[in-house]
Amino acid sequence: MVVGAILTQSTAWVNVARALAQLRRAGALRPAALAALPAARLARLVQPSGFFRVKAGRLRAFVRHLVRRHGGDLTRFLRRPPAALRAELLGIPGIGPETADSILLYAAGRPVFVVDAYTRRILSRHRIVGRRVDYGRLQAVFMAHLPRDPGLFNEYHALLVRVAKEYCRTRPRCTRCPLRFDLRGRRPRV
DNA sequence: GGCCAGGACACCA
DNA sequence: TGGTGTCATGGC
Repeated sequence: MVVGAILTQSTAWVNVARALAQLRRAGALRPAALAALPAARLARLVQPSGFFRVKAGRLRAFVRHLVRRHGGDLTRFLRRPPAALRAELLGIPGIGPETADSILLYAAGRPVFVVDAYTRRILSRHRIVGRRVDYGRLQAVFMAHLPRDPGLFNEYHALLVRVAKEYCRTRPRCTRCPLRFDLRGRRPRV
Protein backbone atom coordinates (compact mmCIF):
# COMPACT_ATOMS: atom_id res chain seq x y z
CA MET A 1 0.00 0.00 0.00
CA VAL A 2 2.83 2.39 0.81
CA VAL A 3 4.63 1.66 -2.46
CA GLY A 4 1.35 2.04 -4.35
CA ALA A 5 0.67 5.39 -2.66
CA ILE A 6 4.00 6.72 -3.92
CA LEU A 7 3.79 5.20 -7.39
CA THR A 8 0.27 6.52 -8.02
CA GLN A 9 1.39 10.14 -7.77
CA SER A 10 -0.02 11.77 -10.91
CA THR A 11 -0.44 8.36 -12.48
CA ALA A 12 -3.38 6.13 -13.43
CA TRP A 13 -3.63 3.06 -11.20
CA VAL A 14 -3.46 0.64 -14.15
CA ASN A 15 0.18 1.68 -14.72
CA VAL A 16 0.91 1.52 -10.99
CA ALA A 17 -0.40 -2.06 -10.97
CA ARG A 18 2.12 -2.99 -13.69
CA ALA A 19 4.99 -1.58 -11.67
CA LEU A 20 3.75 -3.32 -8.50
CA ALA A 21 3.56 -6.64 -10.38
CA GLN A 22 7.17 -6.24 -11.51
CA LEU A 23 8.26 -5.40 -7.96
CA ARG A 24 6.38 -8.42 -6.63
CA ARG A 25 7.98 -10.73 -9.22
CA ALA A 26 11.39 -9.38 -8.21
CA GLY A 27 10.58 -10.01 -4.53
CA ALA A 28 11.12 -6.32 -3.87
CA LEU A 29 7.95 -5.42 -1.97
CA ARG A 30 9.37 -6.11 1.50
CA PRO A 31 11.21 -3.22 3.19
CA ALA A 32 14.54 -5.05 3.51
CA ALA A 33 14.48 -6.21 -0.12
CA LEU A 34 13.50 -2.75 -1.32
CA ALA A 35 16.26 -1.14 0.70
CA ALA A 36 18.83 -3.52 -0.78
CA LEU A 37 17.85 -2.83 -4.37
CA PRO A 38 20.28 -0.68 -6.42
CA ALA A 39 18.72 2.59 -7.59
CA ALA A 40 19.01 1.78 -11.30
CA ARG A 41 17.40 -1.64 -10.85
CA LEU A 42 14.54 -0.14 -8.81
CA ALA A 43 14.00 2.52 -11.46
CA ARG A 44 13.67 -0.14 -14.15
CA LEU A 45 11.13 -2.07 -12.06
CA VAL A 46 8.87 0.96 -11.50
CA GLN A 47 9.25 2.24 -15.07
CA PRO A 48 5.62 1.50 -16.11
CA SER A 49 4.32 3.98 -13.53
CA GLY A 50 6.14 6.93 -15.13
CA PHE A 51 8.52 9.43 -13.50
CA PHE A 52 10.54 6.31 -12.73
CA ARG A 53 13.78 7.97 -11.60
CA VAL A 54 11.88 10.36 -9.33
CA LYS A 55 9.69 7.60 -7.88
CA ALA A 56 12.62 5.22 -7.37
CA GLY A 57 14.29 7.99 -5.37
CA ARG A 58 11.16 8.53 -3.30
CA LEU A 59 10.77 4.82 -2.55
CA ARG A 60 14.40 4.67 -1.47
CA ALA A 61 13.95 7.75 0.71
CA PHE A 62 10.99 6.08 2.43
CA VAL A 63 12.73 2.74 3.11
CA ARG A 64 15.91 4.51 4.22
CA HIS A 65 13.82 6.43 6.76
CA LEU A 66 12.03 3.24 7.83
CA VAL A 67 15.27 1.34 8.35
CA ARG A 68 17.11 4.20 10.03
CA ARG A 69 14.34 5.29 12.39
CA HIS A 70 12.32 2.10 12.94
CA GLY A 71 14.68 -0.74 12.18
CA GLY A 72 12.72 -1.54 9.01
CA ASP A 73 9.65 -2.52 11.04
CA LEU A 74 6.75 -1.23 8.93
CA THR A 75 4.06 -2.52 11.28
CA ARG A 76 5.56 -0.67 14.22
CA PHE A 77 5.93 2.47 12.13
CA LEU A 78 2.29 2.40 11.01
CA ARG A 79 1.08 1.93 14.59
CA ARG A 80 2.43 5.33 15.60
CA PRO A 81 -0.22 7.90 16.68
CA PRO A 82 -1.82 9.33 13.49
CA ALA A 83 -0.70 12.93 13.97
CA ALA A 84 2.89 11.90 14.67
CA LEU A 85 2.89 9.43 11.80
CA ARG A 86 1.57 12.05 9.39
CA ALA A 87 4.17 14.61 10.47
CA GLU A 88 6.92 12.02 10.10
CA LEU A 89 5.70 11.01 6.63
CA LEU A 90 5.61 14.65 5.51
CA GLY A 91 9.23 14.94 6.55
CA ILE A 92 10.28 12.29 4.04
CA PRO A 93 11.24 13.78 0.64
CA GLY A 94 8.63 13.03 -2.01
CA ILE A 95 5.75 12.45 0.40
CA GLY A 96 3.24 15.29 0.40
CA PRO A 97 -0.21 15.64 2.02
CA GLU A 98 -2.11 13.31 -0.32
CA THR A 99 0.49 10.55 -0.27
CA ALA A 100 0.81 10.80 3.52
CA ASP A 101 -2.98 10.61 3.97
CA SER A 102 -3.23 7.68 1.54
CA ILE A 103 -0.71 5.81 3.67
CA LEU A 104 -2.59 6.75 6.86
CA LEU A 105 -5.93 5.55 5.50
CA TYR A 106 -5.06 2.58 3.32
CA ALA A 107 -1.95 1.22 5.04
CA ALA A 108 -2.45 2.28 8.68
CA GLY A 109 -6.26 2.09 8.68
CA ARG A 110 -6.63 5.51 10.26
CA PRO A 111 -9.78 7.64 9.74
CA VAL A 112 -8.20 10.27 7.48
CA PHE A 113 -9.98 11.54 4.37
CA VAL A 114 -7.79 11.53 1.27
CA VAL A 115 -8.18 14.58 -0.93
CA ASP A 116 -7.11 14.11 -4.52
CA ALA A 117 -7.57 15.88 -7.83
CA TYR A 118 -10.95 14.19 -8.41
CA THR A 119 -12.24 15.24 -4.98
CA ARG A 120 -11.17 18.83 -5.61
CA ARG A 121 -12.64 18.81 -9.11
CA ILE A 122 -16.06 17.45 -8.10
CA LEU A 123 -16.48 19.71 -5.05
CA SER A 124 -15.36 22.84 -6.84
CA ARG A 125 -17.62 22.08 -9.82
CA HIS A 126 -20.54 21.76 -7.40
CA ARG A 127 -19.50 25.11 -5.90
CA ILE A 128 -19.08 23.47 -2.48
CA VAL A 129 -15.55 24.86 -2.30
CA GLY A 130 -13.57 27.31 -4.39
CA ARG A 131 -11.15 26.12 -7.08
CA ARG A 132 -8.11 27.20 -5.10
CA VAL A 133 -9.12 25.87 -1.68
CA ASP A 134 -6.09 24.43 0.10
CA TYR A 135 -5.73 20.76 0.93
CA GLY A 136 -6.39 21.07 4.66
CA ARG A 137 -9.59 23.07 4.30
CA LEU A 138 -11.00 20.71 1.69
CA GLN A 139 -10.14 17.74 3.86
CA ALA A 140 -11.83 19.45 6.83
CA VAL A 141 -15.12 19.64 4.89
CA PHE A 142 -15.27 15.84 4.85
CA MET A 143 -13.80 15.26 8.29
CA ALA A 144 -16.32 17.65 9.88
CA HIS A 145 -19.39 16.14 8.24
CA LEU A 146 -18.72 12.40 8.19
CA PRO A 147 -18.33 9.85 10.98
CA ARG A 148 -14.64 9.07 11.52
CA ASP A 149 -14.79 5.62 9.98
CA PRO A 150 -11.84 4.40 7.87
CA GLY A 151 -14.09 2.07 5.89
CA LEU A 152 -16.48 4.90 5.08
CA PHE A 153 -13.65 7.28 4.09
CA ASN A 154 -12.16 4.56 1.94
CA GLU A 155 -15.40 3.88 0.07
CA TYR A 156 -16.41 7.54 -0.13
CA HIS A 157 -13.13 8.46 -1.78
CA ALA A 158 -13.30 5.46 -4.09
CA LEU A 159 -16.82 6.47 -5.16
CA LEU A 160 -15.74 10.03 -5.92
CA VAL A 161 -12.98 8.64 -8.16
CA ARG A 162 -15.39 6.19 -9.76
CA VAL A 163 -18.03 8.83 -10.45
CA ALA A 164 -15.53 11.19 -12.05
CA LYS A 165 -13.86 8.49 -14.16
CA GLU A 166 -17.14 6.91 -15.22
CA TYR A 167 -18.61 10.27 -16.19
CA CYS A 168 -15.69 11.05 -18.44
CA ARG A 169 -15.38 7.48 -19.77
CA THR A 170 -18.97 7.43 -20.99
CA ARG A 171 -18.59 10.85 -22.61
CA PRO A 172 -15.12 10.74 -24.19
CA ARG A 173 -15.88 13.41 -26.74
CA CYS A 174 -18.08 15.60 -24.57
CA THR A 175 -16.49 19.04 -24.81
CA ARG A 176 -19.13 20.49 -22.49
CA CYS A 177 -18.49 17.94 -19.74
CA PRO A 178 -18.97 19.68 -16.38
CA LEU A 179 -16.20 17.58 -14.79
CA ARG A 180 -13.62 17.89 -17.51
CA PHE A 181 -10.91 20.38 -16.73
CA ASP A 182 -7.21 20.14 -16.24
CA LEU A 183 -6.43 18.24 -13.05
CA ARG A 184 -3.40 20.43 -12.44
CA GLY A 185 -5.73 23.33 -11.75
CA ARG A 186 -5.45 25.25 -14.98
CA ARG A 187 -8.40 26.76 -16.73
CA PRO A 188 -11.15 24.46 -18.07
CA ARG A 189 -11.07 23.83 -21.79
CA VAL A 190 -14.84 24.36 -22.00
C1' DG B 1 1.69 13.01 -32.91
C1' DG B 2 -0.83 15.48 -29.36
C1' DC B 3 -3.17 15.25 -25.07
C1' DC B 4 -3.70 13.73 -20.52
C1' DA B 5 -3.22 11.07 -16.10
C1' DG B 6 -5.63 9.70 -8.32
C1' DG B 7 1.78 14.70 -6.84
C1' DA B 8 5.78 16.72 -5.14
C1' DC B 9 9.10 20.00 -5.44
C1' DA B 10 12.17 23.78 -6.95
C1' DC B 11 12.23 28.18 -8.58
C1' DC B 12 10.62 32.74 -9.42
C1' DA B 13 8.00 37.11 -9.06
C1' DT C 1 1.67 33.19 -1.58
C1' DG C 2 0.68 31.80 -6.09
C1' DG C 3 2.12 30.45 -10.75
C1' DT C 4 4.99 27.52 -13.63
C1' DG C 5 8.20 23.95 -15.22
C1' DT C 6 9.98 19.33 -14.45
C1' DC C 7 9.82 14.52 -13.90
C1' DA C 8 8.27 10.18 -18.07
C1' DT C 9 5.49 6.32 -19.46
C1' DG C 10 1.37 4.52 -21.74
C1' DG C 11 -3.43 4.71 -23.55
C1' DC C 12 -6.48 6.90 -26.57
